[in-house]
Amino acid sequence: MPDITLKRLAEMLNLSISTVSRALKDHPDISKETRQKVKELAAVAEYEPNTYAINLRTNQSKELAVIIPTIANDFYQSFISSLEEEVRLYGYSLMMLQSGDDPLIEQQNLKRCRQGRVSGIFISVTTKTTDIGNFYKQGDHPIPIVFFDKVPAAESCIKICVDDVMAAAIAAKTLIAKNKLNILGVFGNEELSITKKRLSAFTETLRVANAEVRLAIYHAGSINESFEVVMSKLARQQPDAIFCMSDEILIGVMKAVQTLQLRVPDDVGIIAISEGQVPTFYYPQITYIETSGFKLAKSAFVKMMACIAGNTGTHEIKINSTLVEGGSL
Amino acid sequence: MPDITLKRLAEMLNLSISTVSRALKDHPDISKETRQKVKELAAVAEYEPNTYAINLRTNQSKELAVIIPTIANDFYQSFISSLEEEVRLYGYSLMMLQSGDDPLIEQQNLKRCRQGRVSGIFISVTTKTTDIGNFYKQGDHPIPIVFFDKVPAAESCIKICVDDVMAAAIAAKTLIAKNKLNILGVFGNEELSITKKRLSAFTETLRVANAEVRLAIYHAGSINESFEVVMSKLARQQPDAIFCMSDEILIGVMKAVQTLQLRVPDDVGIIAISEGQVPTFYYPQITYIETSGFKLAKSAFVKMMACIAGNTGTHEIKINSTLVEGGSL
DNA sequence: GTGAAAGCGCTAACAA
DNA sequence: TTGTTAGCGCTTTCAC
Repeated sequence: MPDITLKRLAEMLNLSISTVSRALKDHPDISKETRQKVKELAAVAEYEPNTYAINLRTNQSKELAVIIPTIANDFYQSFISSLEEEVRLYGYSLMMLQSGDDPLIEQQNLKRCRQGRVSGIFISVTTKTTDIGNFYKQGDHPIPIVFFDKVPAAESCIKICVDDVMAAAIAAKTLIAKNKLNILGVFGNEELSITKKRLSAFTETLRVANAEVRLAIYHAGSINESFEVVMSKLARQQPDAIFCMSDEILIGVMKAVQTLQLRVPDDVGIIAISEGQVPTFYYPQITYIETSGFKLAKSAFVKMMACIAGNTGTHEIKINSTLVEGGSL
Repeated sequence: MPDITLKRLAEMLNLSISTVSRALKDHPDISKETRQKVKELAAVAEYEPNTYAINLRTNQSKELAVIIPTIANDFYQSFISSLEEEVRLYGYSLMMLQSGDDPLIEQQNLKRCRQGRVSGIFISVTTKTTDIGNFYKQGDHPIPIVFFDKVPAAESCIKICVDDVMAAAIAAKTLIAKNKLNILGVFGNEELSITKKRLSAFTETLRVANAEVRLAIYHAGSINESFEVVMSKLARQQPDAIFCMSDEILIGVMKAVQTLQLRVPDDVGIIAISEGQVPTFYYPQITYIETSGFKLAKSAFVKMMACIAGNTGTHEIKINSTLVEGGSL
């Protein structure tokens, strides 16, 4: 049996293709009875409109794409999960592409999006992406791009990210409020802009709040490095609290805390900036400043819809973080 | 500037559309010089073939879809991550859809896939999906479906899943080999078929291997329930090892182990069936039987390519698990 | 070696 | 209220 098309339906009903087409979309021109008849047949014949034909004809699609370094990351996971939900609610579909943090693959993915004629692209760029000139192609209909999380420095693009300064500042203030004055701060790779932002906001906030505070800073690029930092520096430092810049670092720190048989929060307090999953893995649960992908996704989607509607507007959005109290401080 | 089409290129070169089309795909009929000229112009003009037109014309596409309950799960995350890589390497794109474990949304997603005329669907069904009759629609070109992980009971479908029996058996044998004879087994929701399979294989293997073994079984549907089980039953049971059926359960168990200040593996041994991420969050790392989505994804993709090529073949594939030694036993 | 023409399934302006 | 027609961008058969 061949696929059911408008033409087939029209033949079966002795109507023209356009009448069938209009009946199916409740065009007011078509009589009630005809509409009825057409819809009935379409239902029993299980007619499925051909999306390719529609997209070709109307020169637009209900497909969006998201490009991320890797999905194997709590933050992107929560972002994509929320985004997919939102996208589906609005009748769109979501194409998922990973760059593996490789600018070359990122470019290839961008090309695939263009060829696939997606209506919009959400992208968190690789750590090596500097120039975004070739993200946009000339033409009447440039594809709207919403940058999120890892965004380029360029001014002239739409970007949505976590307010790193705010998140780090909240962490610092919370530590001060709990009267923690001897702090070990474990941060990520020194080169990354996210590390720089969080580090400077953290130290600055501490400094302003209390001149007495003692702060030791270390960098760790992986769970294991973070583990090693605590294992090797804790004894000398004797901190009363440890600040973890990210989930990865938190995991390493907690591994060490357990190995050293330290009690949280009695022996040492813990606070982290986190997506929110990992802190619940411990007991007591870790106090954290949440940077969930959830809010980011909602905001990015709203922005995308605005872009598609031709309405650009604000160019940089920062998503607030909030403190989630656990029992670790 | 309008989008570049074959027609535009043809006009600019004073050639016919068909010549341009053929030149671009290295058709042997076309002379070398013409091919050269056409390709050069296409490159500088940044011609991007219109995928919708191609798909409409050829009645096929390079799009695949994956439907899962939720992406917020280590296993699906590793599955999708691997799948996307594979898919991309073969020039396909991957549409991602979540069902939220709701059969209704699952059906809607299936419909979207049909309308989107995807070339194939990977799906892990909801826990409530029983009938898969409406997964297939009549027609000349039914969309190939590869079921994975949570697969329907029906015989007549292609399914790929973890070998639950093998995984549980390995866990049991490992416990026996380490001379653990007083075991606490924490399993998931009793209703789920995965729980039933792992539970029966586990108990049966233990029984066969050593009649002396003492085994206490509990069920937990969440991290917290798993935590509670250990907190409330451990003292009475005094097990020398705990078996965790899944990552979720492992997390709860470890929370309790830490709360109770037990040393692993001295006070109690731990073994789990896991995707492989979570076991590295602890020190010593947890010994686990891996059920990573990685192998599953590769296998599912190969199967899909075979289906698309018209070659169906084997109908059920079980993916082996292997023991990954940590220091927790 | 190249071009003309038909047609994939659909929408929408224009006719009737 | 319904039908006719053109055409979206592409592939492919058949002429030349």
